[in-house]
Amino acid sequence: MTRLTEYLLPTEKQAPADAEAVSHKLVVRAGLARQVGAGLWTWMPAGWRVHEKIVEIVREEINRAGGQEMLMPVLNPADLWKRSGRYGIDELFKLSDRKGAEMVLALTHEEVVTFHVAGIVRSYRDLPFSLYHFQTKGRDEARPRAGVLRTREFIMKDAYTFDRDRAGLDEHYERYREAYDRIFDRVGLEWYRVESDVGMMGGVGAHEYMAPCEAGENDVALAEGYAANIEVASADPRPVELPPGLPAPEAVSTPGMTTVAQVSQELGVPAGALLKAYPVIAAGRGLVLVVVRGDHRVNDVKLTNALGEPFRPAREEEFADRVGPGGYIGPVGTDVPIMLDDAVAEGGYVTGANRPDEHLRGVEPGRDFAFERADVRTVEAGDTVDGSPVRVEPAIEVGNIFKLGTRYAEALGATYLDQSGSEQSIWMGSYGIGPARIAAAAIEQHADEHGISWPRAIAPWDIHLVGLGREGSEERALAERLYGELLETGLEILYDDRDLGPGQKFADAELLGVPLRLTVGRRTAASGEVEAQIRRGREDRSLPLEGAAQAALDLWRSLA
RNA sequence: CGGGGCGUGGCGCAGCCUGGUAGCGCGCGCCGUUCGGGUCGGCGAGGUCCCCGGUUCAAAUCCGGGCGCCCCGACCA
Repeated sequence: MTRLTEYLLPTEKQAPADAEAVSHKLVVRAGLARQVGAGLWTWMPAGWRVHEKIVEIVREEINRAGGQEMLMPVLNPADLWKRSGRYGIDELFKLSDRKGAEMVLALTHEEVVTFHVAGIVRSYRDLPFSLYHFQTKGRDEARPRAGVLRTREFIMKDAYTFDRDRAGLDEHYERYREAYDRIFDRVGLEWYRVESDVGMMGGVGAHEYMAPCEAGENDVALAEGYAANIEVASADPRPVELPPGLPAPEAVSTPGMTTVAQVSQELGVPAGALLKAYPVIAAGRGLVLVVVRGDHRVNDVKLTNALGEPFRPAREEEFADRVGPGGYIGPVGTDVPIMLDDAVAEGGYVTGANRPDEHLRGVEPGRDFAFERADVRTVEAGDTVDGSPVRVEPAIEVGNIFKLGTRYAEALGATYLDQSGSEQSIWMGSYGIGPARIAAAAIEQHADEHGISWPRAIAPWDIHLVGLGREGSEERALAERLYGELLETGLEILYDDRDLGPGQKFADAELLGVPLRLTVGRRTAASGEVEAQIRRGREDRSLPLEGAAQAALDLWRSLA
């Protein structure tokens, strides 16, 4: 029951000057949230309603999947994080208590939940189960941005599954996958489930849920039946036309030409007919020459995964004596191990000659240099997957599911005795969702020039009733009556009973984005018709005043 | 962390270069007007000019230091 005369809805005509993203501007303008500091936001009453609508949908689906809701503290002893190996993370807020004991603010709750499970589970009979909570996370982001999209403190639903073995984890993971699919359908987002990087932390499988939109921080590669984070995406390259082969590599003079563009222009061949060499220092094996097509880019995440260890770009003094100076590096005649990208087809290429001011042409992989193959390039628009073209779109990560394996269980001693009495590590999965990001993504995906257009399921109210005319007027009396009838339907009604002009009320209503707006004014009194505006598309309908509440309920039910 | 920008009533901005009474639009209060698309008119309230220090007769303005915020990039277990 909400009357705008008694409600704090601080709408603004103008967006904050420094806001860039649509959701950032609208979340402020519509009175949903206000900034406290960099990456620190207060949810105002209307915004919190949205947040809690999302939370409730998530809760229902996670409960349905068998998750058991609980609550763990944000403030953690640093020791748990030292044991898990995550104490060194830069994003981790570190602090100490009055006794000087080291504490941290939890980034997520693997440490705490595993700590508990380690202390409780004894036998295979105690498994499996899954736990979750909605709790604040602290992350000292290097760069908070775009309103509530990337903040230093936010609420996350994080769930954890505990199983006896890999097969149990797979089963649990599948159940959560289904729950997540339902959640993102229900909240009314356009979304993709994409393959994602499992990172260096020894995960055994992961997906991210991505909501495509302008303000997205991630890129996803999409093709018919294919969706992956660009970090791990894999596709067939566009073919490149190579010049005729040569019996042996042939040196060409290329003074001062250190870029792919310069060399390809000078020699009259496409950039893809060059091979680009990228010297890196891998943590274990040292200098490696990564070689990709001249028109392709090395993907750091894929390269890390291919190497199976971290790497950094090599410095000039670390490679120049073995493969020549930057701009003229090539794979021919060097003892540095070569990692050749899968996209490099057979044929003769132009490469650096490992000497200043000279390139080689007619270089054939295999004939002229030995190599190890790997898929290490970044997928780009125009590549294909099973013949269908790839497009690359920005997207917000709104959720992720991750097969952790036994990493945390091992670090924190979460084990059980199996039927034969031998000790085993518990297999874990973790599953996150950020309700604030769902709200931001919904704004981004559905806003128009008038403001927000909420999906019905997560709108702060179901119906926005605008009562025109002065307080005490005949039309206001009609509006009051309709307000009462609408409340009877069980819908959540925002009633604009303020003493303002019609323009201001309509503008606020469209800014706030409640899916259905009803207007009662003089016309209503005269014609016996209530105007209904469907926010999405701003389509006007007319409902008979008699039975308007029921008709509005029916109309509301038909909305997206 | 690298680069760029900004800090002046609640919001959006001008003033700063060239030191001298702090200004505009919106919003806000009161009166009148208007009442189906941010009506119009009048009157009015509201500002430690981010902070500290320095220069000067005088600092929003010049100088030094600090803090905060935004954007691009890097990072994002």
